[in-house]
Amino acid sequence: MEDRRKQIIDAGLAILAEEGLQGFTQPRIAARTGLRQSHLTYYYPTRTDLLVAVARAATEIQAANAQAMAQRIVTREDAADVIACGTARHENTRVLLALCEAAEQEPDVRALFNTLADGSIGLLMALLSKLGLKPIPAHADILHALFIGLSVTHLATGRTNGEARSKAALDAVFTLFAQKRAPRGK
Amino acid sequence: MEDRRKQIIDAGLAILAEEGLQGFTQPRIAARTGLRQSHLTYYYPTRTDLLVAVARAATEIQAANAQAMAQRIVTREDAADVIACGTARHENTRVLLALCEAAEQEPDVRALFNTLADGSIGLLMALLSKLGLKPIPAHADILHALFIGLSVTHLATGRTNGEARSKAALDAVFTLFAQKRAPRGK
DNA sequence: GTCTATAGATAGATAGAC
DNA sequence: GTCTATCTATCTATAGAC
Repeated sequence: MEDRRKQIIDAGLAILAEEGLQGFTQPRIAARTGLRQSHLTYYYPTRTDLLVAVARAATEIQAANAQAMAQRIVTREDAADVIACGTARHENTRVLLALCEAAEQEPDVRALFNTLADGSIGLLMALLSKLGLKPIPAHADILHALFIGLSVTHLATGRTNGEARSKAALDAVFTLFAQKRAPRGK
Repeated sequence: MEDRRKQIIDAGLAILAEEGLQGFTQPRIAARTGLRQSHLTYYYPTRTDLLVAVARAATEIQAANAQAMAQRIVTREDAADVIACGTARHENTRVLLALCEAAEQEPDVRALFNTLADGSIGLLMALLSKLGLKPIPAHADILHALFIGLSVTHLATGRTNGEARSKAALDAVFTLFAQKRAPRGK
């Protein structure tokens, strides 16, 4: 049944979101699906097979999230708010980190990660245009790296004011981007 | 012998740098030290004990690296170069990622990570001053997050031009920081 | 105090039953 | 095609030898 595969992938996604790549084991994913580990290997013979399949689903979700975020932004004031909110989604950050680690070991996952990164940067370029800012590639790279860096820092430090600090940093960046076009005094 | 402990910690650091937290197991660290796993547990009874000890050493090294980087930067032109070079040190990035993951699970590691982050941001504030830029906290946060984001992206994507892209992004940021003070037309 | 043998738990993969 | 019993490898922890 094709439905089984979806159940397994969903369980794998949940594990990544809750525990990261550390918790990504066949027994745990099988248990969450209500299957035996030896049954799981029928659908995905090796751990790598399963990991690549889950990574594919994960990158699709991450791309959809990025798209949704971009659509929620309409003004320059929105931007920092919406993106800072994104950096506070720890489940999302754990998946992102898991993808990074897996990308280093699995070429297939690396390819998926690259596609995701390129797509995200493309979205950011479009966003800069939408906000009336020059769509400079380096600026899109800045926003992309900033999103990852702020998300990871927030997750690792466990700061209670993590989102506020993310927002302050993003606000400062968008202010700088805007100043370049229209340098009005203070 | 106190020397044994140092050997063990060094082996743990090497594992983190080469394989990340995934490879951080007692048998592998013991093998690298030339010890038996059951002997390793004499010095560090549990895996967590060992992890915290290695994390402590790792954060000290990361802090020293940051300090060394800051000292190498004297002009605004140096900054992007030196920092971009730092983002290309994958062994360093793997340790950083391992610390992030461990920080979420171990409160002691989280405390170490926070100290490291605060110290790094302090160094960045001093750097901004040194370069004749206003030392704004949000700007230091931007550089900190950017370093992490660019490092991780470079590691995960495996881009051949990763360092160049890091440099381009950092150059753009420092240009923006400088423009704020002295907005000269193009 | 230093080190080892061994046990207990968990992960991954395979052959084969239905 | 669907599912399970089982084997091997690996990891962590403990009791105890020297």
